[in-house]
Amino acid sequence: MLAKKGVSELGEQEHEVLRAVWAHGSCTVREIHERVGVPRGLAYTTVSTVLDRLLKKGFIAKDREGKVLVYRPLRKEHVVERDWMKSLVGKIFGEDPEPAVARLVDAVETIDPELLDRLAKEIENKKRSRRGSR
Amino acid sequence: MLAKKGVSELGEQEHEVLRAVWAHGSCTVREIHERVGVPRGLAYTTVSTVLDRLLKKGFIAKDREGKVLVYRPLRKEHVVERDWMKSLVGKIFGEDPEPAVARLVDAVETIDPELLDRLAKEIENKKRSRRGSR
DNA sequence: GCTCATCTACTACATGTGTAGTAGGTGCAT
DNA sequence: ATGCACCTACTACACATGTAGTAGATGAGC
Repeated sequence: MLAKKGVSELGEQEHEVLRAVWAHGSCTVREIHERVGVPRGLAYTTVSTVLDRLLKKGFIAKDREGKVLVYRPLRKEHVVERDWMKSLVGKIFGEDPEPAVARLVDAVETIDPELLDRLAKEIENKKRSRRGSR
Repeated sequence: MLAKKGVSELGEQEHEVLRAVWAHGSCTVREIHERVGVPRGLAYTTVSTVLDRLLKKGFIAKDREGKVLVYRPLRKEHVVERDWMKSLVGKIFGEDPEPAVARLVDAVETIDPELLDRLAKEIENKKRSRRGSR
């Protein structure tokens, strides 16, 4: 019984690299390596491999420009990030949502208390717009 | 360059099984299999393996009771769940917290709009208690 | 034209996790 | 006493992901 995840699951590093591609628009391995690889001590070829996997998974495309390959995003950032977020939030509330609520708030506060205010504000916005659209 | 995660990272299934152990207190493989394995179509031995890994990772202990092994939790649920939540929330806000806030709220609403209210209430509580303790 | 720096393509390996099979032990019912 | 049902321990395998090496292609400068 193989519980297959969606083909499009991304690992942490893959996600980071993909973000760099979005941030950069079209880019070469070298550029991504500078932005993501070097700071993390990753080999050039490591970044290249990750890019290749993103390609195989359909997140980016590559075009040859003379000697080098230029990668560019294929999927919309907001869509991918939305799905990524949904999967994380799904894990958070998966089992029993009730106890998760308090733990979530605790965790957010641990990371940065300011975020609680931001979050509260955002929820307010959301609720307002919900009321507005009804 | 091996980016080691903490030894105590748990996979999804492992986590589920661990939750069953907490819920059940002391328990045998059979019991966990009934609770978690059967509903998910997992083999008895699969559950046994997972339990064994939880044992090796130090999350549970086992005692022999005649013929069968009885597993019991070793770590406090609230501590493990707190860490689990922190790691998830860390992923959520990891990069750039700002855009994550709105996406988080969206995702929560998608899962269950009620949760937004619960969340808002919980944040209020938290902020109140923060004020109170100052 | 030749060499060097660089790039890509492919292969490789470790580890974590999900999943399950098999072998061997053991107690209960007959 | 013996076989069946059930238990545990160990092994195994697939796949995802992080990580990197190597070989061969290729363009730029001399």
